[in-house]
Amino acid sequence: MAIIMHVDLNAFFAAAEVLRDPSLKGKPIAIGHAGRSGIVSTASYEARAYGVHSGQPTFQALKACPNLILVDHHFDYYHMLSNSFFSKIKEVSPLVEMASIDEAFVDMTKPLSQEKDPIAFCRNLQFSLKEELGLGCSMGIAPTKWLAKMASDLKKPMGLTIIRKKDIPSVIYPLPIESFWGIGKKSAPRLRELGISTIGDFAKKANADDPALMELMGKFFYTAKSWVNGGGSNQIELEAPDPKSIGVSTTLGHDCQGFAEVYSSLRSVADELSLRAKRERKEGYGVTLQVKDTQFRLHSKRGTLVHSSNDADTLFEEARRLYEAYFNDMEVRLVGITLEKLVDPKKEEVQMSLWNYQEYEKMDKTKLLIEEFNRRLDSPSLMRLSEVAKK
DNA sequence: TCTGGGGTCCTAGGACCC
DNA sequence: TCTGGGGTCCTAGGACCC
Repeated sequence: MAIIMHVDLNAFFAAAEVLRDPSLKGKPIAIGHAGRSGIVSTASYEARAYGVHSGQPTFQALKACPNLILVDHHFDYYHMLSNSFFSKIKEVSPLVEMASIDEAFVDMTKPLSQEKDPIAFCRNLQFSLKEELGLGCSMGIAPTKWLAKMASDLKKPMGLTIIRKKDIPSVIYPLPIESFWGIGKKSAPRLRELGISTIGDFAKKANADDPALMELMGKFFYTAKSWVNGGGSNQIELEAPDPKSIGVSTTLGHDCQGFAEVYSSLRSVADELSLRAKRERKEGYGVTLQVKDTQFRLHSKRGTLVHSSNDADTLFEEARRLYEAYFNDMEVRLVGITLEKLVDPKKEEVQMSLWNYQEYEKMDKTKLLIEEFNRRLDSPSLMRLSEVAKK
C-alpha cells in the first residue's frame, strides 16, 4: 500500500516575513493591505490567538487585535522560499507533487520502507526543515492523498499525524462536516439540513446512496463517498499541468460607472495580463471580461479572438468592446481580464524569465534568498516592471 | 473603511445539427 | 389538437481551494 505524506507549511507567508525581519518574531502579524479593500491572507499564530484569520477584512482584524502589525505581500520572495522547500523535500523522495505554494504531497512508500522508525524519520525531516529553512510545517501520513491532507490539518503547528485505513471511523468520522476537504461554506449548511453534521454522518448516508444527498452533490458524490471509505487517488502528479487560463483583476479605488471611469484600471489590467502571458509564453483565443458589482456579484462576458494573442492592445480592445456592450450602466467595484483557450506561440528566442530558476536553486540558505530578494527589490528592472503595472 | 486575487472544475441552458 | 430527441459545443455562473 502506498504511503502518502502531505506537508503543509504553517502560516507560510507570516513565517516568511518573520525570516526577513526577525524583529517580527513572536508578534501578532498579518499579511495583507491596510487599505479600503484589504483582507488578511495569513496571520501569525500570535495574531490568531486574538481571532485574526485569513479572509478577514484588515480593518476587522485590527479591531480584533489593536497591536496587529500588517505586512504587505512579497510574492516573488514567497516563491523563492517555496522552491527551497520543495528542493529539500525532494532530497527525501523524488515523488513530490506541488499541491500549492506551501503544500506538498510526497510518496514516501520507498523511503519509509527502509526505515526502522518511520515516525522518527518524518520528525527529523520536519525539524531539519525548521532548522535549515526556518519554516515550520504539519505532516499527515495516510494511504491516500485526501486522508493525508485531512491528517495534516488535525495538528498545527508542527503536527505529525498518521491515519491508517482502519483509523478512519475513530479519527475522521467524528470531525464536523465543515472540516471535509472539498466541502465548503455553501455545501456544509445544506448537508446539515439533511441531518449530516459530521463526516461519519456523511459516510453513513453516502454508503446508503441516499437520494437527496446524491441529488445535492452531483458528480462529486461518488468521489466524496470513495474518500471517506479510504479510496481516492494516491498518485503523485510530478509535472505541474499546463495552465488553462491566466487572469488579472483589481479592485477599484472606488466604485465606478461607465467605461471612462474604469479605462485606466482596465488598461493596467490588460498590460499586466500581457506581461504575465508573455512570461508564461502563452497566447490565447478567449478573452473574458469580469466585473464585480457593488453587491459583490461577479459577472463575465467572453469574446473570441480570430488569432491567438497576448498583445496588451489586443486584450485591452477586446475587453473594452465587451465592457461597453454589456457593463456600461453597471456600478462596478472590480474589473478583471482572463485569457483562455491557451496555446503555445511559435518559437521565439529564449526570453530570460524574471526569476532565474537555476540561480535560486543553487542557494539553499534562507539568508541568501532574502539578500537576493532585497537586491532585486532595488534593481531598476523590477522598478520599471512595477511602474508599468501601475499604469 | 465591509468583504483580495489567483486558479480549477462542474452545471445548466441555449445554439446548432442530423 | 402539440411540443422528437440525441449529441456536441459554447457560455455564464458558481463552488471550492490556497
